[in-house]
Amino acid sequence: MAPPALDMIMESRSSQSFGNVPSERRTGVPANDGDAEHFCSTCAFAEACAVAGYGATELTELHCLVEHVGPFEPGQRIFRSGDPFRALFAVRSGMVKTTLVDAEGREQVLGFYLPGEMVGLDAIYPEHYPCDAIALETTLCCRFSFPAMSALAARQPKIQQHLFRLLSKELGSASLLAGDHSADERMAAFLVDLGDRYAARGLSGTQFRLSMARADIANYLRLAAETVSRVLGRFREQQLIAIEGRSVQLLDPPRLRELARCVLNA
Amino acid sequence: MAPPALDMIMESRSSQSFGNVPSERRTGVPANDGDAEHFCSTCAFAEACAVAGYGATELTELHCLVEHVGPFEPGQRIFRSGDPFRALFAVRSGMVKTTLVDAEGREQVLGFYLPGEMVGLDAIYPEHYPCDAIALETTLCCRFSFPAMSALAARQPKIQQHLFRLLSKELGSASLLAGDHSADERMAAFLVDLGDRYAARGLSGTQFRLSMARADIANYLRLAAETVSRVLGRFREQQLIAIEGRSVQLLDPPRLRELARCVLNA
DNA sequence: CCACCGCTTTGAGCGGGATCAACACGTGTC
DNA sequence: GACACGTGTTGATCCCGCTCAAAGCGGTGG
Repeated sequence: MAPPALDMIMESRSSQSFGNVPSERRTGVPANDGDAEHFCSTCAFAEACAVAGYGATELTELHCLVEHVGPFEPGQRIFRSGDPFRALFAVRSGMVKTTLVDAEGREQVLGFYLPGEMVGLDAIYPEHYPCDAIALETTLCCRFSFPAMSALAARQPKIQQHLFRLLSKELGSASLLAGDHSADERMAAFLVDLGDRYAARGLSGTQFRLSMARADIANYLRLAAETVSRVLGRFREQQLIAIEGRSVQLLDPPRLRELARCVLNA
Repeated sequence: MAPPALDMIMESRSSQSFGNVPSERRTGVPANDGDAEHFCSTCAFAEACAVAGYGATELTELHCLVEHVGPFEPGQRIFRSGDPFRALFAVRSGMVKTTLVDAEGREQVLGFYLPGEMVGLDAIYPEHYPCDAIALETTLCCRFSFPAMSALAARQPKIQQHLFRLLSKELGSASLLAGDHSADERMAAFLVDLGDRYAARGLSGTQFRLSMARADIANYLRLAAETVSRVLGRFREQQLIAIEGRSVQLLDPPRLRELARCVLNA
């Protein structure tokens, strides 16, 4: 399928040379885990597709503006703070963290992104990525050209709606971290939230891998690494979790959820 | 005043009944502090209008989906947590805080909204307002029906773009609060940020009124009210600010900004 | 006038989590 | 094997900001 539609989608604005890329470059990639009818099942847009009951036309258009990028190796950056904003990235596999480096050079972890989640939404306004996106494991991504995305959104209300929802959703989750909570509450919330997000993608919500270092968890939760270690140790003593290295199992989700209540029920 | 045009817009989604609205219907409304050429100058969409160089047509369409609401008296709610999401609200005058009540019944202040700023963006995803919006002073708002807004956005790329930007902007500012910073840094950042936002609307960025109670500031900054009081006292001693009751003047913006650096330069 | 109420300020003591330091463990390198 | 290095755990101490308590301060209404 040669997508002449793409040229239209791209619109004039500042037309990138995207349309000149040989179509084999994109459509012929066997890595696509789907055809025109079955788009990447774990993708951040899977829901939009399903809900909207897209026909082949719309899916094709989505296919056209998506580009598979990666693999990125651990520590490698998908984008850097200050880079001009051109695209959103959906994690396909692996895990990504976003970090901010403040004036003093200290790193601040803003978030972790699981397969199916969208990175880069906070770059739309400033038109530059405000943070670094760093792979924590070998990571594959889908790259959505934002100009193309916007243009498609204008023609497809469902897509526009979905973008609004993605943005608004991230707004909501940003306020979770904001509250002042005890180390135990934060950690419980972190584990439960991670589990829920894995579960939402069809994976186990009680047994998963913490791809990030303890220091990253600590930084994200605004705790010291030592505190993270101690809290996890305490949780293990209390039979709340089983943890060995970076593999964790939630043994008592109800109690964890209870602990996390005042953080998550925000 | 709810223009009858609203009804048509509301269900337009696909149908474009916009063009059928008699133009007299819209341009003749005296309550709007602007005409078809000069839309509310402090409005959250003022920028969009200016940048886009809208003609009468687009402004007229915006006029149609806006409804002036209020005044809301201090303590009164513009919307409540759990209410179904139907509209965004732009503050016209006064001030609004948004708060979350957690499971334990404790209030959490999420943000303060000045004239020209948009409230309710975090409600798009859940389709219910996740928080209460409470007037801190006598407050006037513009109500933007969200379905109408979306429909318009689909037809006006500039509007869509502006909505994306508003959402993304709030995402960025949400991460400011997230860091772990000292009480002094947080307070300095709070004052500087407020000043900048006033300045952005053409008001003084160094002399303004803190419409909210100390307890609200404390809650927002995740500090105790006593700490807020002490820090403000210290700032006064150090000639950083002059403060009397709820009137504050920033005496040494550079030093304040320096203090706030690691919070704001996020 | 005083009483009352909400808001703010000030003081004294305490505790959660940070900090500093040492150690344990696994992995890769020479 | 010896060593360095990154990562994670554990212990001892300290300090910032919270908590509790009380008093100052405008307003408002009797």
